[in-house]
Amino acid sequence: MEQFAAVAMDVGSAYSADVLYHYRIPDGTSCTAGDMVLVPFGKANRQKSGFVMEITSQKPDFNIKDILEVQGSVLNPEQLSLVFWLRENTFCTYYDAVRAVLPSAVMRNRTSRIRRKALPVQNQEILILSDEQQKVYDAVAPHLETDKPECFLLRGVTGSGKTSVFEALIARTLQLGKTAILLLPEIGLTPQMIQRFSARFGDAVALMHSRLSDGERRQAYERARNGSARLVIGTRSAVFAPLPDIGLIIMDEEGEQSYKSESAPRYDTIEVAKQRCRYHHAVLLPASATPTIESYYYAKQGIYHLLELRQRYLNMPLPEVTVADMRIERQNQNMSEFSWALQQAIAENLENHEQTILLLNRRGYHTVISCCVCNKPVQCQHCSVPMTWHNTDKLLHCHYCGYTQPFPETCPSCNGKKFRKMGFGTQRLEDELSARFPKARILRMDADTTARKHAYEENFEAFRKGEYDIMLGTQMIGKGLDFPNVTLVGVMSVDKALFSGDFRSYERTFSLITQVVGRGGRGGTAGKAILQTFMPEHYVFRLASKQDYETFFREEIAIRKALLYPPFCDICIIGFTGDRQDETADGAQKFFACMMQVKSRIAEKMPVRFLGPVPCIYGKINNKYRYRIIIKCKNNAVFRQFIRDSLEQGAKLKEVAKIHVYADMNGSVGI
DNA sequence: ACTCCAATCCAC
DNA sequence: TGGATTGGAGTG
Repeated sequence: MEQFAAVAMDVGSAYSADVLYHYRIPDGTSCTAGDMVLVPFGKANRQKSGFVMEITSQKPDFNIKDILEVQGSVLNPEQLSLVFWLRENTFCTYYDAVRAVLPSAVMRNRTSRIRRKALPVQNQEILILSDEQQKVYDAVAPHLETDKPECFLLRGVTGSGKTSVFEALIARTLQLGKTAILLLPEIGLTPQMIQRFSARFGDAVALMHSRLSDGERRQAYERARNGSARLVIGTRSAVFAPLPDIGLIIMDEEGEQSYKSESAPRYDTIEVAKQRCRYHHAVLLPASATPTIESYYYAKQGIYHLLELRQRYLNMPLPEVTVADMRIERQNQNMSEFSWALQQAIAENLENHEQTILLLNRRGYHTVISCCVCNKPVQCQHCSVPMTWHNTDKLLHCHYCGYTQPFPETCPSCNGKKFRKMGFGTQRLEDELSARFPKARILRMDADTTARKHAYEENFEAFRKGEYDIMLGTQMIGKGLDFPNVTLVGVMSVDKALFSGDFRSYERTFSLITQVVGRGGRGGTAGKAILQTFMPEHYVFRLASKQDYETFFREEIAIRKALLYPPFCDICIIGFTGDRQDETADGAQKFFACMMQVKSRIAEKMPVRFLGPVPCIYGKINNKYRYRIIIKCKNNAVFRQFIRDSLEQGAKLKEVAKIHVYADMNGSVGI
C-alpha cells in the first residue's frame, strides 16, 4: 500500500501556509512520524528539510512529490504530541514548535561526540529535614509512584529551606528509576543551588540554559535523551528536556516573568510542564514564597494540592519591616531619596560591621532628561521611550533597544538649550551612598555590572564573604545566594512598579518586596527592613510590610473578580508590529474587521470582550510601530480555533501582509 | 517567509 | 525593447 508523509515545513510566520505538506514515501524507503526528511519544496523544487508529523495511506488529492531522503528520526512520540499541543495552544507554526522542542544543533543534524566532565558524587550523609519539611515530603513522595498526574503548590516563606525538600524529592524520584526536571528562573543567580545538586547527584545532572554554546546544548540534550543524565536543571527551555520516564518537575519561583516566552512559540512554562506531567503521569511542584494569584486560587479550589512551609531555617524570624512615609519626609524638608530612618539604620549597620542590601529597581544615573523650555523628555531615536543617563560612560542609553547617544546640545523638538536631569537610578544611588558614607564598601548589582559571564556569582560571593558593606541593585539582588550577615534591607521606592499597565503589577511588586526582605536576617541576627513609599496606605505596601500573603491574596482576588481578570477569564493579546505607523494601524484595523467576520461565522456563543486595536503603551520599540487588541476570553478549543482561523484568514489580506501579527495567551499586558 | 512570475515602468 | 522593479499568489 502506498504511504504518504505529512510534513511540517518552515514557512516563516505565514499562518495561511502553515499546513502539513504531503509527500509520497518511495517504495523500499522506511519513513515514520518524527523523521527529519529532505523534500523538494515550492515551484523551483528547492531542497529543504522538514519534519514528518504523520504517516497516512490515504492519497491526498493534489500532485504529489516524492521524499528525497530520510535524514533520521529526531522527534519521539512525546515530542510529536508536544509540537501539536504547542501549535494549538500558543498559536505558533509547526516549525516554531519543532524549534522549541529540538535544540538548533539537532535541527541542523550535526552529530557531536559526548564529552563529559566527571562530577564528584557526595557520599549520601543523610539529608535531615525539619518536621515541616518532612511533612511536605511525605505528602508528595507517595504520588511519585502512582499513575496519576498531580500538581502540588508549595508556598514556602523565604529561607524556609525549600531546596532541601526539592533535594529529598529528587533523590526519591531517581531512586524509583524515574527522572526529574528542576526549573529555575535564571541560572546565573542560583550558583549555590546548582553546586548543591551537582554535588549530590554528580554525573546524573545536566544543565540546560540559554548561555550554553551549541555544542554544550547538544551534549546536554543528548545526555537527557539517552538516559545518562537523569536530573535536568535549567531555565525555561529546559522544560522540553527529552528525558524518558519523568517522575517530577519542580518550578522554583513560579510566576517569575522569565517563565513566559515572549517570542514564538509564546508558551508559559507551567502549562508545558503540566502537559508533560499528564503524559508521564508525573508530579508537578511549583514553589514560591508568593505564588501567582492564579496558582493560589487553583490550590484553594482543590485543583492543586496546597503545601506550606511557614517556618524559616533554624526558626529565624523574618526581618521586622517598618514603612517610611516619604510624604512626611518631604514635609520635614528631607528632599533626598533616603528617609531619616534608613540613613540612621545604614549608619548603625556600618558601625556594627553588619551588611545592608538596598533595592532600587532602575538602572542608570538619571532616568529622565527633559527640556526646560518644552518639558519634553529626550527619547530614543528608535523607540518611544525616554533615555537614561549613564554616568559610567557619559552617554544616554535606551533600555529597550540598547541605542546610546551623547547628551544632546539642543532639544530635538524646540531647540531649547537647557535640560532638567531627573530620576534616580542605581548609579546615582551608588554615588550618593558613597558621599554620605565615605568609608562604606559598596557593591552595585545591575545589568550593567553583571554583563560579564560569572559576574553574578563572583560579586555575590564577594559580598557574602564580607568584602562589601552595602550591596545595592535592581531586582536581581532579590534572588541569589544566602547572605548570613545581612541585617538591614532597604527598599528605596518601588511605587512606579505598581503602574506598569499590567494587571499583574501588584502581585509582582508584592513578590519583589517579599523576596528582597527575605534576604535579611538569615544568620544569627534578626534583621530589619525599611520600605520607603509615597503611598503607605496602598494595600500592596501595607501587606508587604506585614509579609501577609494571605490577606494580599484576598484583596487581589476580589479585584480580579470585580474587574474580570485571570483566573476569572483568560487574556489573549493580538499584537501587530510594522515599519510604518499608518500601515501598522491600518493592518491592525483590517485584521480586526476580519476577526469580526470570522466570529460571526462561528455557531457557538463565545464569551469575549475586545479592546482595541490601540497603540501599545510604548508605541515604537526598535523602529517597529506596535498596536494590539486585548481580548478577555475563555481559553478553550472553540476560542483557540477562532484565533487560528482569524490568523489564517487575516494573513491573506494585503494590508495585513505588510505587517507582523501574533497572538499571545495569558502573557504580559504591560508596555 | 520566501520565491516565482507576470505586469508595469522607464531609459534609450 | 530589455532590464529593473513591484504586486500578488502559492508552497503538497
